[in-house]
This record gives sequence, C-alpha cells and structure tokens, in this order.
Amino acid sequence: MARGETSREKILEAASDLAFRQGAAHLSLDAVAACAGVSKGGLLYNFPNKAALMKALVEKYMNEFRTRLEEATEGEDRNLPLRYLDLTAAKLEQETPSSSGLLAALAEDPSLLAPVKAFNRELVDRMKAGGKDVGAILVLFLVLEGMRAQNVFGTAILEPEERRLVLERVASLIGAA
Amino acid sequence: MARGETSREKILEAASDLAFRQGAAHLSLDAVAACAGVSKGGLLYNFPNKAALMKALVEKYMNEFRTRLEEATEGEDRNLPLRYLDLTAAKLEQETPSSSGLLAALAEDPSLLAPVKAFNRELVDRMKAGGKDVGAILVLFLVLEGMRAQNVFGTAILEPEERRLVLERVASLIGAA
DNA sequence: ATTACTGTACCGTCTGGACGGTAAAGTCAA
DNA sequence: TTGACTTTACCGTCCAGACGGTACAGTAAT
Repeated sequence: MARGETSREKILEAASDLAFRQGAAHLSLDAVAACAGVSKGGLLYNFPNKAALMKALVEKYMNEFRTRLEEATEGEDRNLPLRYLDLTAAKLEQETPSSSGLLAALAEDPSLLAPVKAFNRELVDRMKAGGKDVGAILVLFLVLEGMRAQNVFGTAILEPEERRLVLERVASLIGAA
Repeated sequence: MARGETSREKILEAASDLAFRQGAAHLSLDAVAACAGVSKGGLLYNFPNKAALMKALVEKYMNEFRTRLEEATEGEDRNLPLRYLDLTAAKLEQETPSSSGLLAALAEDPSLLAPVKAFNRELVDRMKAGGKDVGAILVLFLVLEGMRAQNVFGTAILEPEERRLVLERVASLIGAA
C-alpha cells in the first residue's frame, strides 16, 4: 500500500528467481504473482502484460549497472575499464542475482535484449577511446561476459580461487597497457 | 525415408532455429514440426517428448564439439588450448548455429545443461594439467565462453576485426606461456 | 513384414489477459 | 470536520486459445 515501489520490486525479484529455478520457458504470470506474494490482478496492475514485465526486468538490470558505473567513474573515462571490472566482479560474486531476469526476457522475446547490445557496444567504444591497448580491453570485456554467461546459464565451473586469478590477470593486462 | 538421420537432423535444426528467432519460451512442438517439414506425429516418433528433444539438442552440440576436439588433438593434450581456440573460433564464425539449441534447452529445464558444465570443467582441468600458465588458460576459456554467449544471446557486438584481434591476443597469451 | 513415417482427431491442462470488484488514502469544497 | 468524490493499489474469477501428448489409421519404400 504505502510503498508502491515494494510490490514492483518483489515481482521483479520473483520473476528472476523463478526463471532461473524452473526454466524460463515455464515462467508464468500466476507463478510469479504467487512467488511475489501478490495476486495475479495485482501483478497485471503493475505490469499490463508479460512483455512489459520482461522489459522491466531488462531495464532494471541495465539501469542499475549503468548508474553504478556512472557513479564510479564520475564522468572520467580514464579508469573506466578498471571500474567496469570491479563492478562486474562484485555483481557476479552474489550467486545468481537479477541477471537471471535477462534469461527470462531472452526466452520471451530475443529483441528485448537490443538495449543490452547497444549498451555493451557503447561501453566497449568508450573504453577503446580512452585506452591504449585495444586488445586488452576486448579481452577484459569478453572475460567478464564469459563469467556473466556462466552465471546466467548455471554452468559456472570456476573455483573462487580461479576466478580471482583470472580477474587479477585481466586487471594486469589493462593496467600495464 | 531412406535417411532416418535426415529427419532427426532437420528437426534438431528447426528447433534451434525457431528457439532463437521467436524466443525459446514460445518453442512449440507444432511449430518445430512445421518448420522441419515433418508432421507432428513424425516428430514424436523421433523424440517421444519435448524433454527428449531438448536433451538431444544439448547432446548434439556437445558430442559434435567433443568429437572434433578429440580428432584435432589425437590424444595429445599438449596443444589442447590452441585446438580448442581454433575449433571454437571456427564454430562461432558461422552466424548462429546449433548453439541456439542450448538456449532452448536452458529455457526448458536448466538442469539439461549439467553435461555441458561437466564437459567444460573437464576441459579446463585438462588444459590446466598440460599448460604452464593457468591464468592464460582461464582467460582463454572465459573469452571463448564470452563469445559464445554473445552468439547465443544475440548480443554480439564485436566487429570481425575486433574478434580477430582478441583471438590473436589470447593465442599469444597461451603460446608465450 | 518392417521401418519410418504422415495426417487427423482429440483430450486435459495451463496460461495470458480481460474484467469487475474493493478497500484504503488523498483531494477538496462547504 | 465532514461528506462527496477520485485515485491508487490491489484481489479473485473467468475464459478462449495454445500446448504437450495420445491414439490410430494409412502409406510408401525396403
């Protein structure tokens, strides 16, 4: 009631959670509503249809990341790669968070990931513009995407120590260049 | 008719194709049958149920890769990382191939990717055992996984030249170590 | 006769979404 | 401050259609 935000948040969280646990193809509005502790009518009040819910999932994920990245860099693109590395590493540390929402959106409609694509391209371009070693920047980007993918797919196999090692290695790659 | 293999192949291909194009969540047996030029009865003759179809999708993808990798290395684990790099790069060169099938399987049931997880872990261990620079091997693995993910997610943003650059860079990383 | 299907008909269940309600909180004139 | 009305934030039900799966009769090549 008081917190209109709260219901929305709970629904978004429930959707991500369920998508990962029971398979994105079986994500139903009923299940999301039940998991979020909201009636179906209430869900549909917040999100007029399933597509809107999925779109919100993607936007939430992206905006959260974009905002934090902007905060961390404060307009300075100089150390963007390192900030990007730290932020992503921190995000991936928390088991399987909101990133599963991307999976649900992708399953519902692949075109929903278009904003993600655009964001990534922009990010890479900004890093390329500020950096000296383009190869190192591309390696950084793909390593992080690889880690994210392992999380989203549920096929993460790296030990914590191995993760640390790779991140260290990648950091030195972009730091030394 | 003559080629029992052919129908199976066509169905598998159609499933991957549809999963990527219309979203894995909307992948129906009817649609797959139609797209494969096979009746629904025919589809269910080849795959008794949807889960079996998805499982076959994963197995096809994995076995194909495993076989080719085994052929390329011929028991010698010495140059495994380079073979793995070449093979994956070649596979990713073909737009969006069978890898979309993984997406369909994941959407249907996340646990279907358990074999992929096991295979990847085994691959990394073998490379670690034969290689000297563990960090480089992990970077290689994650870069390739990142590329694959971009393909599967349909968020590939790298230009051909950029792809070449990264692969070159990663190759030099594992070559020089 | 067997294999590898095709084609059609059908069933039970699930799902997205429309819809009608409703209780509480806020707005505002008298 | 009270009564009239609006807005917000939901609840619960219902339904047409989609979907997975079954069953079975037919067919054409081997």
